[in-house]
Amino acid sequence: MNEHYNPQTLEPTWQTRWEERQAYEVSDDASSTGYVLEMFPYPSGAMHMGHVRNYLIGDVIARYMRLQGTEVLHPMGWDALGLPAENAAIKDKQHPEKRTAENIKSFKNEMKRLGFSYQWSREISTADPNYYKWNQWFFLKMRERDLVYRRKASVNWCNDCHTVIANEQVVDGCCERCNGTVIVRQMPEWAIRITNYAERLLENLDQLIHWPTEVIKKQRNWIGKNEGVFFDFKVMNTDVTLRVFTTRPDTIFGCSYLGISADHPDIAAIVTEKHKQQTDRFIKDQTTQKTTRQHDRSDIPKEGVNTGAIAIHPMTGEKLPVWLANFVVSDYGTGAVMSVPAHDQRDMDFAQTYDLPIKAVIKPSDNQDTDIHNGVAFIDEGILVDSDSFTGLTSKQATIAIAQHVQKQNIGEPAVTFRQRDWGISRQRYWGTPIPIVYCDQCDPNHEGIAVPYEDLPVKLPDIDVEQVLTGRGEPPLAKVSSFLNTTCPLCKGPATREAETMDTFVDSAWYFARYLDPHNNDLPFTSDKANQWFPIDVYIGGPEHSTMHLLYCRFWMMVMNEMGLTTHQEPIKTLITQGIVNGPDGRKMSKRWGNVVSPSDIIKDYGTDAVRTFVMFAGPMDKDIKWSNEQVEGCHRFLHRLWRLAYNHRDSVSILSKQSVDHDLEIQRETHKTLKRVTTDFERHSFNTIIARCMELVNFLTARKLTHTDQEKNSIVEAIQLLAAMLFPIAPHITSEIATTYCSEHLLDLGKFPTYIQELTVDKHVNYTIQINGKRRGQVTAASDATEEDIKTLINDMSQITRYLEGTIIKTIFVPKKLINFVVKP
RNA sequence: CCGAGUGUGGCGAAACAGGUAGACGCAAGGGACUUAAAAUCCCUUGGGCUUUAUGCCCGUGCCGGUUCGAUUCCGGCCACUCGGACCA
Repeated sequence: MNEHYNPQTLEPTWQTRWEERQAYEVSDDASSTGYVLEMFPYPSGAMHMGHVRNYLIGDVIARYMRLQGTEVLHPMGWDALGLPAENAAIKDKQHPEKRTAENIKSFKNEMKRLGFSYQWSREISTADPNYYKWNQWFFLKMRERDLVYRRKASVNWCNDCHTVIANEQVVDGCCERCNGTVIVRQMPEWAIRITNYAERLLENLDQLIHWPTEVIKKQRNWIGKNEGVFFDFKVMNTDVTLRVFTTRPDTIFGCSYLGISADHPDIAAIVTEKHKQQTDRFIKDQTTQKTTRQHDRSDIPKEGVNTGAIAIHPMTGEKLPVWLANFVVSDYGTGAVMSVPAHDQRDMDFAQTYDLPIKAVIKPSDNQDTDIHNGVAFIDEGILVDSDSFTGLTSKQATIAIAQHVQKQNIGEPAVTFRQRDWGISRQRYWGTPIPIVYCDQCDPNHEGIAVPYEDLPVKLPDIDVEQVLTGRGEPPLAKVSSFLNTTCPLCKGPATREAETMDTFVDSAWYFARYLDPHNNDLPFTSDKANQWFPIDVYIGGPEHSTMHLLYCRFWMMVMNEMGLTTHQEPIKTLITQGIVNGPDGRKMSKRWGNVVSPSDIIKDYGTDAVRTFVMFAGPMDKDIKWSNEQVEGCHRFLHRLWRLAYNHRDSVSILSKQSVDHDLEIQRETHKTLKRVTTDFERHSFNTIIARCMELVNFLTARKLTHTDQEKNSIVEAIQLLAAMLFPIAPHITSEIATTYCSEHLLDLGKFPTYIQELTVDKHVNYTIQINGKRRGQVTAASDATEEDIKTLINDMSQITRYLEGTIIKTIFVPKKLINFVVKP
């Protein structure tokens, strides 16, 4: 090895060497296998530190697992389709394919310079027709299973641009682009029945014991299971029965009106002639208003209008008015609620505004007064009053009793609802997977959609004139490409048109982890053999912002693949790691706006990859946000320097390895093995920052030690440096590989096994006992590690600074072996 | 409003099963080497008190509880961060 540590020449040399010998390829028939995956990137302009941290965590884990003799699948690919590329294309009139290809190239170069150990032979890109072909295949397979269907969905529609726009593009109820009026419109779209799996997605969460509890809680919340009761209210003088959902059937006797959403399907059938004009106006207001207030909806004043319809209370036969109400949403429950003003604040506010009756039917179990007469609903559980035969029951008892009653009398039924909605996947975009459907007026007059035959897949994105097609307004881009749009019907061979909308890119990422297993398969997305060999993913790393959408879609897709017989697993991910953000040196989020963006390539130029890698892992626990600090990077660089110098200074001692049976210097060997033990457990619990701290301690110890240059010393120092190289290899692979060429007889990777510590060497013969009196530390004493309580007491007898506290009665003594002794003294 | 998370020196942080709070690093101060600087190495570094000691008091957002002992467990508050939001 060279006298001077020079990462700029050393690191590329090793990177080339690894690439040439294909150091990270795995075979499909390995006996011990692992799968480490980082969420694949959307290849935008330049890689930032957040990416670096994400991939680095995966790389460190993958390298550690390999050192343990596991064949690790560690692939990388590109989430290349999507909105940002299309928006960029609209802006600078360049085809998204071209830009995406350039970005992928630059990302890949940066990844190589960072020394990530990927199997590039398995690289995938979702923009590749050979990839999105399988999106289309899954789409059709799921449609056959009735998991894909056509529905009407509310969208924001700009009347002037004649286009669907996203929520973020609606500003004060107007189109961000043209300032035209935005209305809510019902449009047909393709959707996936993920809600069929809501129950199982929820249940399986219990199995995911290696997921952050935070994510589990978020998913549980997102799925939002609610148990309650449906009540059926007959509407007088009509055939309509309004079904409502409630989680509080115990309050049914306090119901004084019904509220229904402005787009409830039964409105036309129940509104009386007299009220028609005002309900029509209200409905029209609601459709425009909905878009204007995206946030803080709870602040919107309660508004509504009477429909004139009269509903019959299913339990009492009372006549109740039916109101349209702006606080009732159509896509949860049944879109209709039984309003109990005394026990629900929204119902109360509404009842006060429109002077509707308020009837208390629950009283607090401690008989306290309520503020119902002051307009404050009593929403807690309690004891039923004025509730017919249920009076006197507790809320819990009544909930069960009423549910049973309802079922027996056939006036409703117990019900479970979920907050989670089905997954709408249609997008009015170009840069996505074409939906493999054609419409034929002859064979399919209702335009339910005819599947493109499997042998015709993939339906490829057509090449386009960017300026003409990607305008960001009007119909979906593909509808403007006649060569794409016009086709023949697979059934009658007559003229037909293709579906012009594309798929949500969350489809691409819902199953990509499975394609890595078999990326070149032309007959199937992957074979079940390979799935069973590699699944589940051992460790998956990504940002916590994907806690719900992406990670729910993945889990859902895996369940479907399981039902299709593609895999025996139901859950794709064993361990999930959510990494924190890398903020700028000022503590704010890195952003051009603040001018605090630190570019990985600049830092690598100054300090080398290993220093960057060491800093990012050292800065804090991986799930917490960290702040970029040039000073700390420099500190890490200094540490690597010290390590290098230590190895260089002792390089001649390596010859000791050729001598037979040389003893060890016990002090050095103990320190080394104690470090190794802690580092091993720290790797297992993914505590990378403390691994580096431990190694720093050992390097400091070895550097500070005054040497006499005995064979024993040399022997132990050589061992320490060998083990340091192995311990730090996953984090700083370049410098340690170089050190290993001098210190290990063979290359470090070929050792194949992470070193194991010698247990006896990690146990100290003497330890420090803390001496406490009444829980306060009063001193310490060194004693044999197997000392008894009596031994310690004997030692303390000679210590005047301790015994002076022991005057009085010793009530109790607590003795913790190897740690402390505590006297409880009463003066 | 609801939900989740976080809160420890000047700063990033450690303390793994309730047992010496502040490991490791940064910054700062002092010193060595040097004509000088850089680099490197050594020492000090939570706050306070005095009798300068193997000393004492305080200290992990705040208040309380459990315990011989609490950064750690429990209850209540405060602050910040991130999600969700009229979910019946």
